[in-house]
Amino acid sequence: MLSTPLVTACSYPDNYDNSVTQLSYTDRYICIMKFTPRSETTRQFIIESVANLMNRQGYAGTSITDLEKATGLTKGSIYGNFENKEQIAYAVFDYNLLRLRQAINSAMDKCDTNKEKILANITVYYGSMDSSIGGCPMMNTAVEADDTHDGLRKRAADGLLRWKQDLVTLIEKGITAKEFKKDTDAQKTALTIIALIEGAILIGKATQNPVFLDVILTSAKETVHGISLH
Amino acid sequence: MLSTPLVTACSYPDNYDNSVTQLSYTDRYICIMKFTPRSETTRQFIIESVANLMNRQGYAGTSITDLEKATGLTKGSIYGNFENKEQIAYAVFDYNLLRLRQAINSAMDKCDTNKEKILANITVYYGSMDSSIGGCPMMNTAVEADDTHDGLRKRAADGLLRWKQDLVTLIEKGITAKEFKKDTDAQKTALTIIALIEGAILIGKATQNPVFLDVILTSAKETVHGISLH
DNA sequence: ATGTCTATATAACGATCGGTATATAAAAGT
DNA sequence: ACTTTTATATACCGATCGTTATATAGACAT
Repeated sequence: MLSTPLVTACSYPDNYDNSVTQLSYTDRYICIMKFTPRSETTRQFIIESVANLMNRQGYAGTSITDLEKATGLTKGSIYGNFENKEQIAYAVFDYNLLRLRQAINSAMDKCDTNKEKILANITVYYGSMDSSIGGCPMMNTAVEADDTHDGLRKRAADGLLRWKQDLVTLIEKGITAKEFKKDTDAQKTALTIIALIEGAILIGKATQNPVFLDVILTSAKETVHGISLH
Repeated sequence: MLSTPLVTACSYPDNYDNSVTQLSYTDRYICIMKFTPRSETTRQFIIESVANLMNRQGYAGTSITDLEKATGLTKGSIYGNFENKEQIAYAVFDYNLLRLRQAINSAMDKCDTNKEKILANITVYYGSMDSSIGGCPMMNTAVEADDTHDGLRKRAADGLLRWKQDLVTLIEKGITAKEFKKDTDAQKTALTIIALIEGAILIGKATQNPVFLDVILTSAKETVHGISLH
């Protein structure tokens, strides 16, 4: 799903040509086409070490020197595990999105009804402001990349669309289960909830006032109550 | 209100020391404390030339070389009119925010009731996606700066709070004018509208789907209808 | 024990960054 | 006509950018 290596634990890929051993260690790497990470463990360590930093500072705003400080590793090691900075950005976004989705999913796991599950999507964000995570990775990435880096923009868009679809499915199930009004516009409701959550984070973080975050999240919860039958 | 020069059309400020004419042209500038722009016309030309570019690429993501290309001027000229890049960022944000507020105000001027004025705040954003402006300057600046540059963060926050207060005032006037229900929570409604608009722009731009923008803006309009008496 | 493999650290690369000192040309003042 | 003022362009600065070539040290295999 995310940041899976091309080859699991070997530095040389399957198509590695053993006939070029007369060349130097580095030159032999030139012969192979695709980049392969040296150590999957280190790779994952790097991602986890810089995930919050990159979410806060942005991808362009975080230098390789910043990554050295955050990991305690050197450029040589970092570039031995990532083809380039762009691939680090991709891996970090995927990791941050996965973490967020896991937080939402584990909150939903404690819920019985579809309504409760949707409300869990909202309540997860209470108190999310003062953490060191640095806001929603989808918003941060979309704003940074929507006019400058289509690859990152697409990843952020996919995250939002997937989130929207998850909510749509919950709403449709809730309609069938007689939790929600049967004339509910599932798409519109899902988009409204996401927009309110993202807007809440934006205003809360910009003003550094958690009350604004809470008020808007409450408004999002009322949107759910608004489509409910009881 | 924004980016007003210290001295209008003169390169030397009032406290310029004429007794140091034995020094070189540049050295004499070292003697004076505050930076003074050479030409207010050029300064404004630079701001207007790079406003959209910086809103799209971000302040850190736009280099002085980019500014040279956008203006047709050279570094020497740019740095003769701005103390440093940070001051360009401030001036550009102020300009972009002013433009946005002017668009909203001129849309509201055509309205009679408070309700119509609030709805004008929303309808202004229809079709705002495909323009070259590059999204809401408050969102862009807040996301870029909230964890990295407190000066820019504060400016974005001030813009949001001012917008919120404008909406609160309209809602309170509308309550007095019997347009809105008298138990309306003005703060909450204002924050909800702003959050929906910002969320709409975010989702619309990230997915590059204007339908999502429209759907969420419609939801924002329904929020206004929800507090209305007729 | 010895040579190979692996994953790191070291040290450098050219390019570009924000910023500055000076040169130049037009305008203004005398 | 000539000097001063003004606002630009030119040319360069040290620092940092992303990236790479190579050195090194530990693990592993023979």
